[in-house]
Amino acid sequence: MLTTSAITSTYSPTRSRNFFLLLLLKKSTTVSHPTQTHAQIILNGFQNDVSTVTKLTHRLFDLKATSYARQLFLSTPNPDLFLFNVLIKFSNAHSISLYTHLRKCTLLKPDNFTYAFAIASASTLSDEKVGILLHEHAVVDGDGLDLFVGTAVVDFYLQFWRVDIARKMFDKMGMLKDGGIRLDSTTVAAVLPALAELQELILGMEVQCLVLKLGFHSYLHVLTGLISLYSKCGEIEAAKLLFGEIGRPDLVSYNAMISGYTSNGESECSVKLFRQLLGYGERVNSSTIVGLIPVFHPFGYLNLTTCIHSFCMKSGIISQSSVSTALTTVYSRLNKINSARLLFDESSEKTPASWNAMISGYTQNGLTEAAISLFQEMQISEVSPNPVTVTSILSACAQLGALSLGKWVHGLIRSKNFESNIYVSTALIDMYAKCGGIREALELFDLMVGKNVVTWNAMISGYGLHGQGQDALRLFSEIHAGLVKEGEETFQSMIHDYHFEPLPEHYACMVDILGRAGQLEKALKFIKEMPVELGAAEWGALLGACVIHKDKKLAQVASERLFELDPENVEYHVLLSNLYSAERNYRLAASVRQDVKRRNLAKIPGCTLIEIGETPHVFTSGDRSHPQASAIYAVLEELIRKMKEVGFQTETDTASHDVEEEEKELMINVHSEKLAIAFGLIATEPGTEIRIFKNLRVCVDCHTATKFISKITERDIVVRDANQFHHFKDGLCSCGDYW
DNA sequence: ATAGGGTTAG
Repeated sequence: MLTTSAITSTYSPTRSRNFFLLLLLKKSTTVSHPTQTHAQIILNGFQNDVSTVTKLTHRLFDLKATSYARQLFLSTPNPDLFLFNVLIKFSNAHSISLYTHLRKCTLLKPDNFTYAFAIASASTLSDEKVGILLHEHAVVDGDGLDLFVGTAVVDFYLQFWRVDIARKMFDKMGMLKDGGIRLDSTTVAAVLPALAELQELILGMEVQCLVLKLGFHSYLHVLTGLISLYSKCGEIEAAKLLFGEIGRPDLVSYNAMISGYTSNGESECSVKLFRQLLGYGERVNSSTIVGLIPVFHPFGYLNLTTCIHSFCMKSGIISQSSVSTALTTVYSRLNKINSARLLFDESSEKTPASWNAMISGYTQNGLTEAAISLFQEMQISEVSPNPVTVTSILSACAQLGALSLGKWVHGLIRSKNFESNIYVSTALIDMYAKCGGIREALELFDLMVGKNVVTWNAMISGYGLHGQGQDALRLFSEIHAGLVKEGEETFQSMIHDYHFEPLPEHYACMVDILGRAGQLEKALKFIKEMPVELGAAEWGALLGACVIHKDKKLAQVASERLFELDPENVEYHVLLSNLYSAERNYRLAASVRQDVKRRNLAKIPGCTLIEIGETPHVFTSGDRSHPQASAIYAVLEELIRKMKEVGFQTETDTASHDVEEEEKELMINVHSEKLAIAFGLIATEPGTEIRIFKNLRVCVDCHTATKFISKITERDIVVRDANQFHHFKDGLCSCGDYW
């Protein structure tokens, strides 16, 4: 081991000698050692070497030999900035006066270390005024964004509870984390994707200024990153300008620009650039193809797709899963689900994304069963479902009303911890709402932390679907279920406050609102005064209202218009016929039905589904095919007897000479929903909620009957019909008899 | 440095 004497024995002030002294300093643990070393320094003639003295001072402070250190400082003839910094760092009470001395009595210029140490002292001394002043000095000197200074500043502001300022400083620093002016082009390029992701346009522009100042503008990586950033912020012109500045763009910058054009709706430019790239004989990669995708949506360039497809085959990049996945997506967006499936089947390596593209292709095209069966296939494969997969499957469940599968998927989500994913939880809420579980939907909604517009929409429409307009309005101040005043106000404010010209659907909404509230005359007046062409939607809304409020005269006016506007639609005939039946005017009802027959309008047969456990049971009107048919009919007969006792009247009660009508009336008692409910009563425990699904709009008689059944059997009954949900409880329905 | 599969409503 080296000793001091070993060094002094050969006197020669060289660099290496100095190095040994410093090493000794570093190793010294008590004050006596550095004092000895100090003596050696003087002996060796290093007392005027400021760098050595600074290190010694630092060491002395470390060893708490404060006064010794200060003496050393004072005895140094020309202290430099480093030495000053060390002193400022360690002498809290005197730091500020040292700083002042530095500024006023020397030619030295404070640097980022000076500010950092001085501001830290201001924190220790709890001197708010001085701290702010020092911060200002730092900013003026251009050290405001330095990482060292910034950290001290954040600390300082936090001590005075100025969280807002601290936060701002912190964010600013975060952007330039790698140390302000010491940034290099690699660092800048690395910051860009994050900024692009956050669409931080302003910060992006600041970065560009910085880049120009630092002379990085010739770096291809930085320029490419900026192109992408501007594109993502919708500033396609700025991106174009930068792209033009590149002399010879490489594949990556081409890709950035192509995808930039694509995502900004300039598909023609995008395709043009793509062709140009091909013309240069440049090898295209998967990013190029992927970046082109939204070009096909929603315009549907099938020709271009097949061209690109064959190009990918020829060049061999079709074997890359990202490429074939991209093409699968394109094909399913173009409704070419078979082409999509072919690609999927032929792809050698199936990634989770490949499966997801195919499954979501099916759900988005309404092919829910195909989606579910592919999902089951996926589970046998070695690829396991991810959040994207379950999101698509939940959407399929929602479309199908498949509650049991939906619940199973919910279990899967829990076990895989996908619950925090916003897509997943939104799809879950939607699934429950659409499958009749409005309570479960609300529970999930309430617990959810980061909701977005889609989440809210799913919940709003869920409420609307369940006839709970009040709840929807309370939560979201939206137009719903018969809340005329709010509806009118919103409508007026849309026109006058927002200068938005109402579209036909808005007029239809207003007609619906007025109609639901029974203000039929007002609705008609509204229709007549509308400045837009009257469509089937408006008249349909009015007719619906007429049926509920039993206004025959207005119904005739509305239906005549509807028969003209939409002659193929049988729904309006059914509505009118229902209205006549409800008024016991069987002659008119029959004539409407005959009219339907004469015109050969197709009627969709009604059917109702009920799930017991996981088994679905489907009933049609008068259906006797069910194994338990006799029991079902017995229960139904008994029910109707009890219902009559408490005042239920079917249309069969009224004598009628119309034979056809008699047949019809007999049929009413065996409508598919009644059969399904009767079966539900047999197949489930007393008190259990019964949930059924009807493919058409529920008829008046069944609606009334279900109200009675809910009361007599003390069961909650949920009916999902073609339009909405009906919650029957205790003899009442959530729709308020309006549907 | 560039890129892909997902939720609502209409």
